[in-house]
Amino acid sequence: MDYKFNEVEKKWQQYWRDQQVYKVDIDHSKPKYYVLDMFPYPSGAGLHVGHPLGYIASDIYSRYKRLRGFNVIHPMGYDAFGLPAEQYAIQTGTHPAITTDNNIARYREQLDKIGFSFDWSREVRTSDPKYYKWTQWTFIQLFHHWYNKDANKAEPISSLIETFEREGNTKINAACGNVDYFTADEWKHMDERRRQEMLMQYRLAYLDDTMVNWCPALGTVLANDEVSEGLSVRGGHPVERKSMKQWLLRITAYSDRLLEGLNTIDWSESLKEIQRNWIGKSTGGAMHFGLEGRNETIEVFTTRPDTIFGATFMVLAPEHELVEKITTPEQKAEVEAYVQRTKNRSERERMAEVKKVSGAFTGAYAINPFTEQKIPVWIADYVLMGYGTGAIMAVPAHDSRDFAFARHFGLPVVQVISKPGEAPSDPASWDESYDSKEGIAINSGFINGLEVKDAIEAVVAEAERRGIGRKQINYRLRDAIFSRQRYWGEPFPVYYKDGMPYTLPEDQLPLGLPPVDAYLPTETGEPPLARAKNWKTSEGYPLETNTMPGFAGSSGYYLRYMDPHNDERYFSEEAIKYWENVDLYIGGAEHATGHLIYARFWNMFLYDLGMTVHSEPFKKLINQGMIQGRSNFVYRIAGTNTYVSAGLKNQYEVQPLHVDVNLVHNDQLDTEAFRRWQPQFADAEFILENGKYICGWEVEKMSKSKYNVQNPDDLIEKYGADTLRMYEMFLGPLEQSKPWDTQGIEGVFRFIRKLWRLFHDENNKPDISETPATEAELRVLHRTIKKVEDDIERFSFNTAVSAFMICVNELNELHCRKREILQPLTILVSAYAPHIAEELWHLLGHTDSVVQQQWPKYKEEYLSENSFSYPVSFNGKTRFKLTLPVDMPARDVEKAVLEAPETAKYTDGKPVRKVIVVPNRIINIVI
RNA sequence: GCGGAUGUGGCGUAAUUGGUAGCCGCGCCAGACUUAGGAUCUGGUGCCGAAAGGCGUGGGGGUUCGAGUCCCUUCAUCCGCACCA
Repeated sequence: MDYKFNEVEKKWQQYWRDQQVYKVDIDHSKPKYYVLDMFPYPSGAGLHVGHPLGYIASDIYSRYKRLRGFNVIHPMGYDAFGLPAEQYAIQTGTHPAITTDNNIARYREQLDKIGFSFDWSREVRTSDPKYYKWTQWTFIQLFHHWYNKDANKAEPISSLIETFEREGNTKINAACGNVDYFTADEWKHMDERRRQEMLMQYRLAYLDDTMVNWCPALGTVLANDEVSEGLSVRGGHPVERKSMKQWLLRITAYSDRLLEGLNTIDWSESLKEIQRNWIGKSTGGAMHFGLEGRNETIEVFTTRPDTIFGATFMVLAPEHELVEKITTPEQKAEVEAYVQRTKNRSERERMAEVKKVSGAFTGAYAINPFTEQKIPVWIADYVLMGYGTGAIMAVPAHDSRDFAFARHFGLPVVQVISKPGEAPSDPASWDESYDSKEGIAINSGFINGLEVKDAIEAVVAEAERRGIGRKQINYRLRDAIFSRQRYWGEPFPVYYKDGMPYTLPEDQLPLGLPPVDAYLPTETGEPPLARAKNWKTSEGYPLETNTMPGFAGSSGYYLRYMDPHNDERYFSEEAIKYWENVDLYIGGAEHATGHLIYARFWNMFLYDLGMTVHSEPFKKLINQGMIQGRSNFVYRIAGTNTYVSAGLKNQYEVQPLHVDVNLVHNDQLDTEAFRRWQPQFADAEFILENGKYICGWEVEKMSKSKYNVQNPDDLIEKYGADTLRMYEMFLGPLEQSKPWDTQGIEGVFRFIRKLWRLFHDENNKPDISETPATEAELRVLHRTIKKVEDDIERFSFNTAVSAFMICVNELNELHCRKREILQPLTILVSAYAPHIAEELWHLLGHTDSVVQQQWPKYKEEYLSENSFSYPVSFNGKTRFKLTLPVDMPARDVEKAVLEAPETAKYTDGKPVRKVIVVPNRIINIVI
């Protein structure tokens, strides 16, 4: 082997570590640039080739920015709290901290082998008390702040108390729970407990009874984004709804800012759209419907107040508090049965039956305030307690769900919107409702003839005038449940006095995680921390036994990287003023509705506190695509131990079986290795084609069970880290999902060795010429500088790799071994393949690191040509080429082409109608 | 159902502003070197055709001198959300 990549890579990794070349500090003489990778959870399985994809891209970009003169912060750390280590602890009794440390060591070893330019002196771990001190600290701040909607920011609870003392709470416009109004005098006469209960309704971190996603198998609650189709995302266990007292973060206070902020950041449109849908803002009206013979009203939320004249019945969620009160004795049995049935059904069953119409009549009637008509009140589970008011006015003519319900129970349907340009028709003849927001109001009293948009405004205005409704904005976003009944997480800095929670003084942080005898709930169902001895304050007050969820520690880690060892503050003012926020964040789209929304909220809250300098934490975000696996198959003839090659498999009845991709090369199976692989294949027989056994293949998720996992360590062993880095980039655009195909890696491997040979003679002896470069050689170099630079700037890493290949191929043809060319090329390559670049850099006679050089500047003069080979097309079809000077005026080009001998052949005697000349692009002759 | 993305050779892909479709690499074919090759080097390789030539960017239609790129329509695949009133 000419290039000994294994030795070389180890040598320079050691050198970079010893010289601390990637360590950065605040340096006001240079502009800063912050490149961040998503926080990994160190799982026991280690990395597969899909994991480092984003890290490689961000590493290339970091190195590039550094060469361009930026002071680049590029940190890495671990999201170290998490369920797998705790599950392992439950099974084996091993403390999760030990498992986590082992996994981290393994991760670090794998990461180091790839040659990343991380500043490891800034490493953080969420499970480190020095780190979670600040997670706990932020929780305390959230507890002591409320959201003032008038100021549109978080303010201290102390200011709220002052206002209560002065004038009660009637004038306060806060994001808060359901509060009764009180005067200053009433406040003063409340006891401590009552006051605390009141304040709790305002806090940004608050305790409340909520319906939660309870996962019995995991013994904990899960956030909405941790549940998918009624199963836990981690582990796939069933999840049920349960009412529990939980800590919540009032993220809904920030709904509008989270939505608006999206317009100011450079994220992919699809990701922003996912967040917009998750926040789910909808504008409409709140309307009160009176009940026949009762004083209560039913409040509904609707986005279509214009259809109120078509509201022919109402539907309450089965859990609605009015259900019990208004149900008539005759209907009681039926309603109770229905409510009971809804309660017992799991989330999963409920979702599976979305299309089934069900419901029960309460026997009560409401009055439509606009038609004055008596309309029946039903309950049905298609109305959700958790959205709006848990009650709707049903407009069957213009809402498909209401339509289905009306049809099923024989309720009246009245058309109140007519399609533009169409006459109203009898709804009895309809197959579906007319849901569109286009149309004209009909059968609707005073709004008849108005367009939908105007009708909405008119109805809302009228409702306001009559005091029965108002304009209303609703969000789908829910407050974030912040309690987990788990051990391996941050303890809450909270104790209880008379049943009310209080926060610990800040100087008592961090509140460390106590040892426990088992990582399970207690017999009475309390979380594992309840097992800890002496889990109380020095005064003897009991401490909170819940712990925080995974997103607590990952919501502010990018800030802590700026000043990771500060014991006095989360991060210093100097650090935040210099590093500001993340310029480039690379990671997976799977965090769209979790981490990426919580982190924005966390940052906005700290912004309100005056701690961060930008409201948004991540300026630009790129989602790397998934690397899928490429599985190989062998085809077993049914009932035998004979395997038929893929090309012949249609002649037999076969079962495809996954085969380990490591036994296959270029889809050709190593049959001997296959026999040795598993005992059942020891005496396998093969039916070959052309003397080979060819495997089938398919693109699937990379997973152990499919035998298609590619481990970076193995590939580095075989090809080196530089080849792995370049190949991962060469695979395709960063944002696209693509299958991992090991065959292609050979091409990049060849490139690396071709590059090496450019600096060496036939005997692998360094051979660098000091002769000045020719113009042709300079053209190759400068074209490459420009291309690679442009490509990195637009994150097109794959095309830059191809530019390097073209460059090396061309220099090879020119037999160029000149320093004037090779030296700048080495710097270009160093962003992608740092190890070979560092080796070549030293081979060129330097004693400093290639990491600290300057990106070469391309010269325009070597990019322009003096002639251009025009493609000449006839009616759009290219027929021949004509080389002309680049500065020839279009008029002369036209003349030249018409005189060209080939032209006559293609005009075939027909008259030329028009000649289009685009200078230095194309000539098109129209005949 | 709603929202988003993607469809280009046998495969991964390229074409940055509407201007030569297929760069680069894999694979494949042929040749050279070689004891051997899953090494290296050279040449070829979109499809049909002996060639001339024709066809060709999921399908259909349109705008244009000119469309992978713009517009309309349709199909397929993937992802996200999903009774959100």
